[in-house]
Amino acid sequence: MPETVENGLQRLILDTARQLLTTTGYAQLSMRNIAKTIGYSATSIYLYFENKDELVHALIDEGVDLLYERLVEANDSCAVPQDRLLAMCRAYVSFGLERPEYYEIMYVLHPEYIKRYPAEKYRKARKNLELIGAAIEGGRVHGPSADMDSFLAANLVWTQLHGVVTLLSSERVDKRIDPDQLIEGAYQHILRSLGIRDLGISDEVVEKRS
Amino acid sequence: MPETVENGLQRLILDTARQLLTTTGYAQLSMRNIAKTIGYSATSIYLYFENKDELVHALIDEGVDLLYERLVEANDSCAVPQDRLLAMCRAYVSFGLERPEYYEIMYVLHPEYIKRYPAEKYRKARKNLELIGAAIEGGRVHGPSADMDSFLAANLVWTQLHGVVTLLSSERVDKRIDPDQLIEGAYQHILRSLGIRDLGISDEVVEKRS
Amino acid sequence: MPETVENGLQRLILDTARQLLTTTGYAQLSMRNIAKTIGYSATSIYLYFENKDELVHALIDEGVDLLYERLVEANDSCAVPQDRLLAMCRAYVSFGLERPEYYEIMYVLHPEYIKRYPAEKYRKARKNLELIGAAIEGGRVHGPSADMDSFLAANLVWTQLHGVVTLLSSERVDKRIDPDQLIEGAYQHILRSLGIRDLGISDEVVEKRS
Amino acid sequence: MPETVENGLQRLILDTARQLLTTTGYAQLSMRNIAKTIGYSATSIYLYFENKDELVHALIDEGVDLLYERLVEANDSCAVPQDRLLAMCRAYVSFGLERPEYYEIMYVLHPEYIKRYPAEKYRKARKNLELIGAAIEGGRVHGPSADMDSFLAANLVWTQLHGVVTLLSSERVDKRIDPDQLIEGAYQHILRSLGIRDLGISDEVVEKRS
DNA sequence: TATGAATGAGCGTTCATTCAT
DNA sequence: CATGAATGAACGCTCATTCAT
Repeated sequence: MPETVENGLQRLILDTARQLLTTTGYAQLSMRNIAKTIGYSATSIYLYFENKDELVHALIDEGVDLLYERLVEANDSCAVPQDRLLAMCRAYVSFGLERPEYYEIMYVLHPEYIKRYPAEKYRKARKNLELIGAAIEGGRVHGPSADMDSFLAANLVWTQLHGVVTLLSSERVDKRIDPDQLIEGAYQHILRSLGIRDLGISDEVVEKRS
Repeated sequence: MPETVENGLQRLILDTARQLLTTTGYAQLSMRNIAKTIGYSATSIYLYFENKDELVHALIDEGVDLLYERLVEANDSCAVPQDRLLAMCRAYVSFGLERPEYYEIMYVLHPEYIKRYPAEKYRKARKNLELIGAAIEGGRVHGPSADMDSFLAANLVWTQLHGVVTLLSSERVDKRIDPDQLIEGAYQHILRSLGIRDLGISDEVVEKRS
Repeated sequence: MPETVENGLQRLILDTARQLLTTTGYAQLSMRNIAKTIGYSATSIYLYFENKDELVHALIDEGVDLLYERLVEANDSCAVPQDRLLAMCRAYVSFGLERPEYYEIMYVLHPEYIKRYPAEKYRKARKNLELIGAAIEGGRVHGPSADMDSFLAANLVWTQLHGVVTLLSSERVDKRIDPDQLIEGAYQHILRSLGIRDLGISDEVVEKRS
Repeated sequence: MPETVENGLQRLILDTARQLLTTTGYAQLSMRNIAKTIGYSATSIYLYFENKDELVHALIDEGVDLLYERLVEANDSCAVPQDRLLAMCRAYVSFGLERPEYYEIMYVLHPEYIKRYPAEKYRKARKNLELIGAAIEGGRVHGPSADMDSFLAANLVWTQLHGVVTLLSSERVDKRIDPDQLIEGAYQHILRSLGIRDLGISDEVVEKRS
């Protein structure tokens, strides 16, 4: 993890916090725990973050940025607009499953914490959803949901993806279910209900690009 | 009331715990808080629950039972099999939104907690999903997902509904979105992608496409 | 100290708190310090006092009551109204010097703490001053301050006594000054300026009583 | 400005400390708070003061000097010796009420702190009282307390003034009492009991009594 | 002259839990 | 059936202070 190297203790604190989130959950994320893990005194953390809220908000920021990057990247990697939504869904889900600690604080944590999150940053976070909305707008051909405005549609896509991510990463999905099948199923589910061209076709495009 | 014997204080404890979950959130659910609220000593709670885990597990049990009841009721209320899935989706969502305290401990709490949940009880919880699976099986007419096994399909439905419930009740959905529209949209989303007879007007369109 | 015996831990906590106030001052009065001193865990204190404020308020209450007792006693011990004021001054000063810990939290501590003091109890505390006011009213014959209302006069007496008590017990008075001379001087100061018969005369009365 | 060399930061630190004392009280006076307020690092304060005690002692010094200045000024402003005491009382009280931050650390803080105050500086502080003593000596005409030595008398005056200042600035005096009336009453109280020419009308009455 | 990095001690408080009765 | 008494561990946080640079 190259992140831990360059930026000194602040970086280490954030990374450790993330790690603790993953392994033990938010309830166990304490200043003291972080300190103990990195071998510093708890006081030292306050040199880099004014308080616990700020630390968590910094994590949220990073998560928002990272997801944004991934979505933009997914968007840019698609020559054909019709493929964009799928690519972005993939980006969203892989972000959620690969970075469950970010995902938890961004989208699962009790709102009590999120409400203290500065409004200005909130706006930035909302961009991620708008990116999905734009992909829907662009990818849409026609079909049953043509009358549905794309913002609502984006939220529908979001709920589906969110459900997949959270239930999978909280290990609540039955082990007999193949996660990949569930995920791919969700994509089909989404594309079909939006009236976008199905997976089969876009496959070619994907192959053309790589 | 199945299983819930008339046990006076035990009942009171569970109800108070739920109430505290609703009003103050899981983080504030403490033995002493429950005790203070009901006017008994904290020690008394230990007469009915070995520890906090057991108390929470008991709540989860109740939640599972209650959801099961509602799903069965929804199932039974439909003469036509094709309507069943929709009815059960409605039951699931309304349970999640009306009983957020149950829903949180059942499906949102960090896995660390759930891992301590006895496997035996886990099996019972799974029944709820199988009920949805059966509804899908029964309701399915034909369509693109006919080849998808119904358990996977049930999980897909579940993820969609779970996403709607959690994002709505954690107040993360943009206020410009009408919750009811989102919910109804999700139902359409589900039914359409399963190839089940759709709601109202969109029917024709679906038929035109396939 | 018989106080420490009968009423168990609560009594012990209060007494220890007082002792700490005397020896180390309010700044060092901490729950943990009390606990360490009495050999109990800090948690135990919370069994008897909801928080530090309540503990301090309880001390204030005791102080107010104790001073009240002493003033009433002084009042009752005087057959002749003219002697009352002096007796009560003596009672006030000896309370302040013998119980400097009570006096500190009652009358010296930064108002920040006193503001949290419940209004209802405040009223009770004010009675002490009214007692002095009544003594002035009763003891007054005539003289230069006949036109001064007795409430203002009581406050003037109070400030004089307060000054003596605080400067003496904070050891700010030069050691070459004999405390008793200062105290007696203050009484004369007070009586004379109120136009009440001087010490000389009332001495007889005192002797008659004893 | 005597003694207070133009020392830039040192000056800034002291002023900020005073300001913090005024706005937030002694309990909130911390090195880090001062540092934050002036925009320097906490470490920098230690370049000018060995520790917090020294900083507070420096403030006390300043307070002592300032009060001294005011008393001297009051003394010099009176052509007639008989007016001096009153002028100095006014100076003392106005210092106490206008500069509560100085007054608190000089005369209210728990002795534990003052004990660390270097003896040498203590002597200087004593001069202030001697100034009052001299004013009494000079102003005295005759009267009942002619036999009281003037140092004791000065301390009596001091206790009265101290009582007025502290009870007023700790907002313990009943709101129905007009502060100015209390203060002026205290002056009369003092002058009369010292047998010094009184204020206005009451003169005759005093003479009639003696 | 000034700082950044770091800390040990302490604060008030809450927590789940135990044990004797 | 219910409690009172008690606790060790933990929490977020602030403090004065040190030390190398």
